[in-house]
Parts: sequence; C-alpha cells; structure tokens
Amino acid sequence: MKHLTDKKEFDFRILKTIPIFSELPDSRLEALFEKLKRNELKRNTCIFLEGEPGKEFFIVAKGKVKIFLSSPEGREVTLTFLEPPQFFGELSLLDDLPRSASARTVGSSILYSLRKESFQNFLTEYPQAALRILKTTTEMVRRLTEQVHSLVFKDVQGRVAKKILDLSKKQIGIKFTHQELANMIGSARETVSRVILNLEEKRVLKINRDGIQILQIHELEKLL
Amino acid sequence: MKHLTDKKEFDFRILKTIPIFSELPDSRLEALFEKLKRNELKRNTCIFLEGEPGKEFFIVAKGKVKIFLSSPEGREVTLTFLEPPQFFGELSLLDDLPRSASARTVGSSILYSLRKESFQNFLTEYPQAALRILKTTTEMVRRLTEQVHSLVFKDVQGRVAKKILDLSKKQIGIKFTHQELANMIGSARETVSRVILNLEEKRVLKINRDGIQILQIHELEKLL
DNA sequence: GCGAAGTTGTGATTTAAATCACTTTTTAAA
DNA sequence: TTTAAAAAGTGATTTAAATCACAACTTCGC
Repeated sequence: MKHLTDKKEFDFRILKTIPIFSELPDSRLEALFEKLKRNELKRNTCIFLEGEPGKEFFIVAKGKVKIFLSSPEGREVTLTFLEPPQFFGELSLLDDLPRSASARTVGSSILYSLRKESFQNFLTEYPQAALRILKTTTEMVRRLTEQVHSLVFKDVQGRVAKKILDLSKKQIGIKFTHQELANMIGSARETVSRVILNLEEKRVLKINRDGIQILQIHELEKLL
Repeated sequence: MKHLTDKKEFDFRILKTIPIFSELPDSRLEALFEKLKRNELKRNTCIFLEGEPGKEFFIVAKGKVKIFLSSPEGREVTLTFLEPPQFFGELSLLDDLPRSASARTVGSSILYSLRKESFQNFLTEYPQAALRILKTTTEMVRRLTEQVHSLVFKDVQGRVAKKILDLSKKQIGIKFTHQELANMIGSARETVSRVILNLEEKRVLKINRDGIQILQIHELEKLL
C-alpha cells in the first residue's frame, strides 16, 4: 500500500469504514480501490440528473451531497443529504432504469465513483454485499414513506416541527436556510419563515449563529 | 408431493412463480413450503398495523392486499396494492424496525406467511434471494419517490391524470371508487369527483361499468 | 470595511382545494 | 324487488398556504 499517496491513503481509510466494503479482505479492497475514480468537486456541482441513465455508483469521501427532485418550473424538493462515509447512485445500477432523482454537491466535496460494470461485478462476487445495500435501500423506503405521510397528513407547521425534531436527533444546531428547510418539507420559503418566527415567539425554538436550537422539545412534539 | 391436497398443490404452483423462490430446487422449496402458514382472510381484514413489530413475511396467493398509511383522524393514503404472486412485509424483518405502513385485504384473500426466523434463515441460506428482494425494494423506492414528486409538484388534476395513466399501463379498465382514487393521490373525494367529471366532459375519459376508459391519452399526458 | 449577494421579515392578495351539507344515483343484499 | 348501504354529484363556504412585492438585515469575498 506504500504506493498510495497520503491523500489516497486518507480516502482508503474512509473506504474501509463503509459497511459494504469493510468486510472485504484488504487485498481485494485494494484491487477495488484501483478501480475507483477520484472526483474533486466544487460546491453546487451537478453529479447526475433525474431521467439520465445511471452509469456510476458514488461514495462520499468528503463534503456533502444533496439528493433532490426538481419540477419543470425550477422548484426543488430535497429527499436527503449524504455525508462520508455514505454512498449513493446504486438504484439505477440495480434495476437499469433512469435516475429517479438528481444529485449535486452542497459543499466542496470528494467523491469516489465506480463504473456500472465494476459495481455489478463486485455484487456478483460478494453477494453478502447485496444484504448491506439492501439495508440502505430499506432506509430509503422508510424515509420516503415518512415523507409521504407528512405531505399528506400534516400542515406546514407540523412538517417543520417534525423536520426540526428529526434533524436534531442527527446533529446539534440545525443550520439550514429557510429556503432549504422549505425544500425539505415541500413548502414555500415565506411560509416556513412565518412558522419558525412563530415558534421563536412562543419560545419553543431559539435562533443563534449555530442555527436552530430547540428550547421546548415537548411543545414541538405536540405539533406533530 | 402426493401428500399435498389439491388446494395446496394449487398454491404450491403459485409459490414457484415467485421470483425469490422459483430458483430453489424443488426439494428445498417443499421444505420451505412446510414452514408456510396458510391464511384465508375475508375482505377488509387487517393484516398488520403501522407501528407494530414485524413478525412475518407474506405472500399473496389469492385476492388483493392494500398497503396504506393512516392519520390519527382516520384518513388514509394508499401506497400500493399487491396481487398474486407478489409478497410483502419483508421491510421490518430486514431492519428490525416497526411496520412503516399498515396492510389489509381488499377482496377475500389467501396469504401464506413465513415467520421472521424462517425468513431470516432462508435469506442466509440463499444469499441470491437478497438480490431478488433488493429488486422489489428498489421498486418501492421508485414508487415512493414518484409519489413525493407528484404530491409536491402537481395539483390534483395532474395527480389524477398521472394515476389513471399509470394504472392503465397495468390493467384495462380502471375500476376504483372516487374515494379510493383520492386516497391513492392524497386528495379529497369531492375534488377527485369534480376532476373526473371535468375530464369526462372534455371527452378525455369515459366511464362505463368496467371503470374508467381513456379516450385521449395525449390530452391526459398534457396534464402531467 | 465596503458593496453585492444572499437571507429574512412582512403585508396584501390570490388560489387551490378541503370541508360542509345535501341530493341523487348506483349497487348489492335480504 | 324492495330497501338499505355505498358511491357520486354539486353548490356554498372556509381555509391554509402559495404567490407577489418589497424592505431590512446578514454575510462574505474583495
């Protein structure tokens, strides 16, 4: 492994933290690593678009990727964000159908990509990997099911409350613009602004430089 | 196989048409079949509820099953319908989380169920099966993604048009009540009635005893 | 530290669609 | 075949939230 640069060495270590790959013997992992293409991308770079044929599988080594849907008028709904050591783009490689959503970097990022054939070879060679991928796919199903649930049954206030609660379980300090929050819940920026302002006035939330902070989690849960 | 009754023989043949099972050698399939419990259910019988722990995997041998979400106020959104030889209920068995949706029979049905441990044993014994299940799970992801897309970007007319077009690709004659159609697209019965009436007046659709018939597919596609 | 770009705050207006409240029609069961 | 139950049609009303149209703040890159 001495031939790897420090940079690559760093990324190689990240690769080992990914559940699908971590089980592979080091020798095999290294061979796979040679097939990966390193992509350094600036922020807001398009990775693929809804409707395109899927050619690659991606692993996030650094930065953040947004998976989203867009309307002809240019509106967007955010489906999810991905950070190291998560991966994405496997769906179209599994079923040979066009991309169901688009992907773009949020911050400047480093991605590793694996071409379709290599990904499929990998899957046939290591069928256990199918089970790991199945795991992330079930997570997608659950996330999307919840999103449908929220969209149909909850008003904007309820959806904002749920989103803030969900985000707070994954990170401290929720730093998103109102526009981004609106995209996550399928609403309009102004409406989200008004809802958040209202929750701030009721001392349920507090906004500071680190983003949104929950003051009364119980009050927020009542809005669900 | 002589010990199987005619009834069971019939269901056994259905079992063989299911992609996950069809690859198994007959001997192994028969052993698995012995572990299956046969359930004859009347129409509108609850199979499981959102939030419950998942204990079984189900195969539809006869009839029709609805997968849906419900709100505290008693409203419902339909996620999908399942017919022979489809299966369902695997999600919670794969990730050990509560049921993400509820299931109930639509017509009187026959289901085969496999207990969690047997399902999991089956998966470890036949890792190729993970790939087949992965296939149906990706279908769920695509269906749900489309549902989110429609809910956020389309108005009720657009959602009705899309649903009718989608259904028409799978069956001739779309026979659902307006209420059911409303549940499928997350809208209200009255609104759906008005939209369909309007499409009928414009000679885009025709309603007869077999349900909805599309007259001008191109007009319907324009509404998407 | 300045100016431009990106965010947020806010009122006014519009709009789609839910809800309500019935009637009429269709379907299925006794 | 009557009648009960389910489904569909329809006007009127209400409502939540999108949209429009700016002003006022923040940030942040030069």
